[in-house]
Amino acid sequence: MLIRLAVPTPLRRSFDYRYKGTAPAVGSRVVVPFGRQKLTAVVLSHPDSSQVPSSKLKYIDKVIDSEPLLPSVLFKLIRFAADYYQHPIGEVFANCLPTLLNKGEPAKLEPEWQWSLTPSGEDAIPKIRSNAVKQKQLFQLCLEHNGVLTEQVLGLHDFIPSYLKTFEEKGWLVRSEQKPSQVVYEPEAGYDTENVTLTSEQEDAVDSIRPHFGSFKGFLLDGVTGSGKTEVYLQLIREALSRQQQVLMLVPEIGLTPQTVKRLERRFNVPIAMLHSGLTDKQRLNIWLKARAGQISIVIGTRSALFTPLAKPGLIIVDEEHDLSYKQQEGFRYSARDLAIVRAQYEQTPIVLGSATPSMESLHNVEQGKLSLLRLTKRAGEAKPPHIKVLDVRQRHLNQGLSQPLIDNMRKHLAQNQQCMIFLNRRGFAPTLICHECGWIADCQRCDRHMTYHQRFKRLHCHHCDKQVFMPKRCPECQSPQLNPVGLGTERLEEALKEIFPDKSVARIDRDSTRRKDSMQNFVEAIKNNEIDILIGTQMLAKGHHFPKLSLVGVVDTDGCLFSADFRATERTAQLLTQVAGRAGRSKGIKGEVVIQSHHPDHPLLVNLFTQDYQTLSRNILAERQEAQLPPYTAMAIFRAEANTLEMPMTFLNDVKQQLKHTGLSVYGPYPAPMPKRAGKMRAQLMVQHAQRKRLQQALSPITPTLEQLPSSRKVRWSLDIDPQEVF
DNA sequence: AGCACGCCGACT
DNA sequence: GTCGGCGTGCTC
Repeated sequence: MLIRLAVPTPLRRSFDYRYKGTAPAVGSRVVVPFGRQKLTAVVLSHPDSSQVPSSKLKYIDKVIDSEPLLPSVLFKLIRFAADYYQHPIGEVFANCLPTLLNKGEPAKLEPEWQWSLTPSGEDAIPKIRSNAVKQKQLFQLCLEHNGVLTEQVLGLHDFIPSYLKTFEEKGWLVRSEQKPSQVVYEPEAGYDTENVTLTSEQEDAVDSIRPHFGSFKGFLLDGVTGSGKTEVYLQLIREALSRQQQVLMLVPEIGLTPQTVKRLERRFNVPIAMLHSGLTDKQRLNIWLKARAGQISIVIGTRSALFTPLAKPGLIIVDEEHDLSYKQQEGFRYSARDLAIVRAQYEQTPIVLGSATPSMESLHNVEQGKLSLLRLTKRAGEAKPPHIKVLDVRQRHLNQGLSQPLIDNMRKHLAQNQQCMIFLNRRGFAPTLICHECGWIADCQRCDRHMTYHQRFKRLHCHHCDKQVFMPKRCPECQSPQLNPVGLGTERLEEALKEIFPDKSVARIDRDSTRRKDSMQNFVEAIKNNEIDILIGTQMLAKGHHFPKLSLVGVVDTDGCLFSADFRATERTAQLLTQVAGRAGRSKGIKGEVVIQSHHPDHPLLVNLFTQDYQTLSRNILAERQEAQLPPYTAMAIFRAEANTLEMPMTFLNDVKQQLKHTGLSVYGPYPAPMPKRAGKMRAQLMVQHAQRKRLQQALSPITPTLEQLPSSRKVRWSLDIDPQEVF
């Protein structure tokens, strides 16, 4: 009576246990003694025999789930992911399940309540005192919903639970359990009837995908900013809903906005769940269980939402598929976009990857015939593509990074009552602080980087390890009081723009200014209400938002992006600049304009990006990658290790390199990471490549589990990154 | 990762 | 005399 379990531990193996009585189902949870602890584990299989001597096999404590916790497809996906990313199976399961399920909470939905109006409640309505505003509101709400208040209805209003209790005690409302029901989608008056006219391109895209519902097929929806990708998604969602199926939609971390959900709610009269970081564990579990039971029709969320179980999946959408946030950058380093394709295969549903600036991986998949390309080349409505020019700022006077032509251009647009956006991907006041007398520079003690000066908080902040210190009054080396900020950040740009345009309202939108809850939302509304003339933004502002009055985008400093060690830098910069440029002129009538300041106006990236387009540029990048035998034409993996000194990581990675001999893989390194010191740790890496993904996988999988036995492994923290996105 | 065992330094 | 520092070893 043996079972093989995924135990939440960083060890790259499964563990066998014995049980008495009926066999716990594959995919259900059990509690087991593990060392001196009790852990919740997931049943992987029922092996006939074990490598472990039976004297060492322990008995399980108890079975939590009487049936499998996960739909078999999701179970299979998680096992595939653990295999593919060579990550400990127990940790992978723990990563994919809601916290409360990992803690052994039963997988049972809490009953949901509803309150119905009683006859005596009806009698009481006219007798309510006129100053009892809240009571009146509650009755009003009740009448609006045919006398039944569900938790969902109440949740939409800021009702006060005590009123419900009072009403219950007075016998005006009676509480009963809501019967959970499968959602039946019916297009209904007030919903789904928005008068939408699709462009012919949008229509073609929808028509190409529609025949593939009910089976697997992958699509890349390559649509320029403003071309109406979202409307295509909505049409496809309706198709899935009318087949009575569920939709899973993944969005980037910062793209998940209440507006997106509102748009879905306006369109479809179905239960929608948004998975975001602000949810409590309880809420998360509830959504998980309801989605599994088919009681939620649309699940929208970031990376981890991919692992939401669905009773009747019909469609998967990955919006802004090129976005970096789909790749988890620590621990279980999976790509939600890549796994979404695998999931769609397992679920037999179509999958749509959408982007204005597709990743090289997806374009390569199009070349290989693994994805079908659908293009939206025209902006929807009357919006015209913006005019883009690169401004040579060599030898020009710069006022806090701003050239006179850019300032003049801003004046012109502002005079026409339009908005301008200045893009600078660097937070803080200045990237460094320097002593004017002795040349001392404010370096982070724990990283190989300078500290950024934030004037507002009078502090130095390391953006890599988050260390913050008060700004010194005097140079720590020579005691001089002359400490000068060097370089340009958004804070300083804000100060400069307020000085240049004293009668205009300037708003800075970056991670520092939007830290408080709802502040991003408030900014977005203020911009739409024309309360802001000039926006200063980091990459937070680069995507998703549609500001009709924004007609000029200025990019202050791209030069840093043009010369980077990472082979993906070109792709990233091209994507970022295209996305930023896409913010300009998204409404009718006004021609959008984009001005990119550069000290390298002849840089091929800039020249190509704006004399041609992203499509041509990406073709060039792909050709270069093929030439250089880099991803996506080869498969790559990186072993990373860190410790207090550089010596131990290097020793460990050299040992790994020994193990990789005669595997046929190309091995580069080990070498210190491009930024060796970070958060007080010294880091090194070892790069592995092979032309075939499968061969890389086959070569690594027998080796990785043995690495934890290497003596040198115990003196470092190490990880394996399959398909790394950042070669840093 | 946890958790315990184990063998040396500064405290009531 | 003991509390606690973190090195080492193990988890079916």
